[in-house]
Amino acid sequence: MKREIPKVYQPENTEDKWYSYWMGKGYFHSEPDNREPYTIVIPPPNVTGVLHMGHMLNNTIQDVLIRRARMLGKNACWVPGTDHASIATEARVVTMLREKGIKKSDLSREAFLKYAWEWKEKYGGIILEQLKKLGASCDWNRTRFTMDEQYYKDVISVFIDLYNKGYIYRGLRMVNWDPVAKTAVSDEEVIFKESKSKLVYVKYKYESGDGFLTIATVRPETIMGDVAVAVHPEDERYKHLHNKKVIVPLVNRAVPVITDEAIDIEFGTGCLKVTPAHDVIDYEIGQRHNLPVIETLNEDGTISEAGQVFIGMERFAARKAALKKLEEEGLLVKTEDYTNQVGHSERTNAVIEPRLSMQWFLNMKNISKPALDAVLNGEVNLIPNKFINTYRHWMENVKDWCLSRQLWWGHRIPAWYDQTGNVAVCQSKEEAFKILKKHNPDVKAEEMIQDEDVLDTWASSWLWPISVFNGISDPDNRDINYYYPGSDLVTAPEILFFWVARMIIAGYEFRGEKPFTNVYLTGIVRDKQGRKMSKSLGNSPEPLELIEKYGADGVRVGMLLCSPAGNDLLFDESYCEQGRNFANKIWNAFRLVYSWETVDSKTSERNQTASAWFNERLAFALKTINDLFAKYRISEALMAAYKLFWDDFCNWYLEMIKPEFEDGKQTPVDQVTYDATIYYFNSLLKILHPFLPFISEEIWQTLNETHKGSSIMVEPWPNTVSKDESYLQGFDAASAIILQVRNIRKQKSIPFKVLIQLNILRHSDYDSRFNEIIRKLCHLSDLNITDTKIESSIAFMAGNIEAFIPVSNKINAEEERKRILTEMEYQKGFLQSVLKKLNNPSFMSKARPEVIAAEEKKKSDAEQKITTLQSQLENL
RNA sequence: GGGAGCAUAGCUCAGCUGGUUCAGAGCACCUGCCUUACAAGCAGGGGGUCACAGGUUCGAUCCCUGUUGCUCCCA
Repeated sequence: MKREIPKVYQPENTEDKWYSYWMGKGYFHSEPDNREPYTIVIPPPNVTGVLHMGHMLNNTIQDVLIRRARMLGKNACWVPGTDHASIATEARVVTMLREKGIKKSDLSREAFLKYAWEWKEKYGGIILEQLKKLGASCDWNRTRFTMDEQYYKDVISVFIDLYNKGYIYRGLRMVNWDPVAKTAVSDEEVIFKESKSKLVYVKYKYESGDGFLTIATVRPETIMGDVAVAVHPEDERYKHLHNKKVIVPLVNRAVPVITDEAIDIEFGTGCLKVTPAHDVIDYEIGQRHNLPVIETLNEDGTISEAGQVFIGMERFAARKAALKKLEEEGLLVKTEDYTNQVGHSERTNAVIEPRLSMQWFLNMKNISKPALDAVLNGEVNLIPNKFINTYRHWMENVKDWCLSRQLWWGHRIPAWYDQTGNVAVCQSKEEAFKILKKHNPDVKAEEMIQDEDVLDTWASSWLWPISVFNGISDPDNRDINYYYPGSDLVTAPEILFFWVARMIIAGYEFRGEKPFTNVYLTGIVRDKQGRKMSKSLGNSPEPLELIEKYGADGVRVGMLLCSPAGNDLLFDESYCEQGRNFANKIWNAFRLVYSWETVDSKTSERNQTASAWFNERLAFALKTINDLFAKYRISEALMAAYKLFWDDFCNWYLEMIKPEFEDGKQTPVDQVTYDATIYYFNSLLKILHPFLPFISEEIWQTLNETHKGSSIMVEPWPNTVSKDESYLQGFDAASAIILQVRNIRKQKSIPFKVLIQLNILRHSDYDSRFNEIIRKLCHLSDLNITDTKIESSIAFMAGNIEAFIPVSNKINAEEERKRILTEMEYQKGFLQSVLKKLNNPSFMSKARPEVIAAEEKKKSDAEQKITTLQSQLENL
């Protein structure tokens, strides 16, 4: 029995219903079988995260791809999960504990981790639950976490493997130190911000004799760590000071004046104070000149004992204090305002401190080679490919990867030390004992200590495409053999190096094969002013509220409408509104078709033509859409489907066949046309399903009651074939006529209700199968195909077809003349431009023959039209 | 400082190997319409020196050079 359909689509009545239906049916779950696999691993969101607009975009695209692959008959598997995000999570847990009055430093590692796991269990799944609201068809049975027991083991064994291969080393390095998180962060996690600083000019007195040289620095608080003053060897101003000594202020240390090519003569005074412990360049200079290193800062950014003055003072307070003291001592020459780029921690926003620290590194030189080649030779595609250059540049200049983080939450580095500092890298303490014993017979198990640090989070997520299928510890299992390598990876360009490049490296290193074939790089979601959306700016809409407001389908469409591949998208809610409106349009088309009664009568010529034409239109659009998908032009594929549904199906097809009303009652539709319409509607719903999964399911279920218990999401992707392409040209001619008639009605203020006549001059471009369609859509009393022109009528041209609308009352000759003259003007101008080419000897001799032929055709068409217009003018 | 990319309608973007698929789409805007699916709609319409200046060519939004403006990556 047909039910009452609400006038406006109500997503809240369908979304949860169908999501749980799909879950209950197990449609999202995949097991290896004989079909072709289609695998996507989700970029694991941070466990601390909540859904933001970037996730919405990213996961919508993945869901579109995976749903379509499923309909194409592939065994689609979308693996979801989260990563443990060491720094972010640890920071979150520390804050939570602080609120409870617990300090991390008062806890043992084990106790802290217990809290961290509790936190993860409680909040870590939120984002995955949110993805369900969006309609994400992930295989939830396969949900993984980067610190799952198995995954943890994989990360550790990979570390040991790389160590044994000689890729991993331990070294003193200048790292980007985050004094708040008390950990090193990678270069990629440092954000440079423009800051207003003071350039301070300070006197360094000569050790012997009167006089001083002046040094410009923005960091006077590091003066205590100075071990030399460097000048350029060619700098005439300072040649007399070579090999002399000067006195470092505040601590009165005598240090040498050295020469180094790296010094910028132009900057400041041309003298550089050398502080190897707290500046990367200075460290390098120090290495070249065998200078000592004096660390004057503690790990929390306060001045250390070695600083001698301001001990325990925070670095920025110390900067002020140093300035004051210099002034008091008469050593301050002047200060200047100065703008420079200051590094900040992405996680804590603390100003990054260059600091020397013992860290674990991965030598990237050799291991990254196959990953570079893979992208260059097209084994792995970057979409859009403009990122290849960026990728190559990075990979060719790749730097060693600092693997260790001074945190507890994460994979603890499997390295043990004895009292003398010998190290063993292996699975267990017992094993380590055996190894250490070889070097140090006196080693005592109880004095051995494990490295306190954990691994960088990327050192676990780079294994994601492999480890989610347990392909490290069980490299020949059924899942990994079937699902690996994946088809697509959808992620943001910001993590092309952090993550994508490293996954490709890991893929070749541990599987000997790429991890995925296509990398679709989405844009960054920005607000209308082009600012990146972020919580701190408060410019990001709450995704779940958007879904509530516009429906998940509406939001999905909205996200895709504004996101061509690789371009940043300037998000605006109006896109979601457009998405919602589209869903409502689909809904109302459904209401119309659903309301039809059918009758077993002969199909009218009109409906037959309409149906035959739409079949061609559908087949053609499908080709286009499939092609756009193949090129990963998802937003264009959506737009093609949008126009197919809205323009071709609703505005043309349904209007052609829509039954009339008689005595206030809708006339029935013949069964053949009705069945064809349902077939078309079903095909359209399937095309739309990847984009709008919920509404397509809701309507499909109602239109196909015989399919009870199934779902559109497991229906095959449409494969409508062309039967007679000539209907497309026929439609072009017919629709041009219809448009012209509508125009004339408008110009002459003839309301649609008023019946008019139309005469079409016989022409080979005109397809008479469309007669009845024109009659209906133009609301004609008569349609005649004539062999002669009709006098006293409104004459017009649609393409090359001439047509006439006879009018009973006198036509406004002046108005008509104007209209015709305007058209003639245009045609003459056009003809002129064509003739200019044809009369140009160089063009005639140099242009390709087919180009000349095209111009000749243009010429004769234009001449034809001008003649016609001329005769119309005479007829007036 | 080094590298990459972009500049087309009010906005977001398409425009494959130079020539009517060459100036396009969606939204926004304007004008009519509450025409028994839909005003979250229907029907029409306006709007661009294709950043600027040169060059190559019979012909340039498209190729080359320079200028300006913007973005991103690396340091």
